[in-house]
Amino acid sequence: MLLLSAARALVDDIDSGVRASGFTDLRPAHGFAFVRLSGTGATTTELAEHLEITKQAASQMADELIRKGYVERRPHPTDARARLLVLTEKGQACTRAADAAAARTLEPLAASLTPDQKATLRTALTRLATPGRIRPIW
Amino acid sequence: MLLLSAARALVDDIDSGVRASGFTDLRPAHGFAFVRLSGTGATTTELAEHLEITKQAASQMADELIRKGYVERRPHPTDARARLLVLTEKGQACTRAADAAAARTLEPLAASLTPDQKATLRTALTRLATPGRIRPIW
DNA sequence: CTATATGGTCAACCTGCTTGACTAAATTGG
DNA sequence: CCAATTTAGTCAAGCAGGTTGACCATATAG
Repeated sequence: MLLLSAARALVDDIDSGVRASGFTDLRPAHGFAFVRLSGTGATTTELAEHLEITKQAASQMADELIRKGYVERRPHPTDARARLLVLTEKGQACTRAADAAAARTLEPLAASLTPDQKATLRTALTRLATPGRIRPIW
Repeated sequence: MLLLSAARALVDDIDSGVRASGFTDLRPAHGFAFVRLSGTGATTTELAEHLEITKQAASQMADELIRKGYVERRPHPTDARARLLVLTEKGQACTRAADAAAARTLEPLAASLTPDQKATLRTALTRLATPGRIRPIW
């Protein structure tokens, strides 16, 4: 219960932080997409796998993010069928805002823990976590 | 990230545990409803508040759970307008299965931690958590 | 004992997702 | 090198789970 509630609180904080930074047309779900797109970008199919939704739904979400200016489609360097989805400057600014909001929420906790306690926390969560599976489904 | 992934993993484990126990017609979302209904039950409006959805949506979900045999509607003892939603025996069996699945996932972790480490974990999560807000929204 | 607030329902609709059928490009294997 | 298959993506239709808005019946307040 505590685990679920803490996760929810973190997502809520990030969401309201992002909104307070002026990105009011995004939902938390978009953040999970940004996680995959940041860096070198991803194809529609890769995004779909990351979000565990169909590629049609991923494509639709990409269209929305493009329309809102967070993402752009580029030709794929090696595959003429595929196109690469990458974050625009606005998209990157948004992820920075999200990171800042997360840090703001976690900082007081981090400051109150000894290095040992942090390690305990990190280890415990790591043992439960399934790498890459961030987005809840239900 | 670790926190979100761990929460997701726990929900996944509970869901598959519940399904493996024969309750194949439920989604994790129903579990969040069961949390509120277990014990003395709740009215539709209370359920709606707990899930942070409209009372129409909560009523629809209650109908579904009644149709599937997990919940029943009883007259409210003090308010003739309201009706009390309570878990049937099947609903209670399902929550027991969910608790067992959660325990199964958490047990190896618990066994590997000293009491001090458990306290650290509990305190850290408690500091982040917003009481009662379990269900993520996005 | 009227006026207002609250619990619940009905109906219409919207959004994000799914399934299914399809095209174009890439890959595989004779 | 070319036919067969796989893979990236799109189009279209439909569905599930939610929303808003209007409404009735009962409860509560002045």
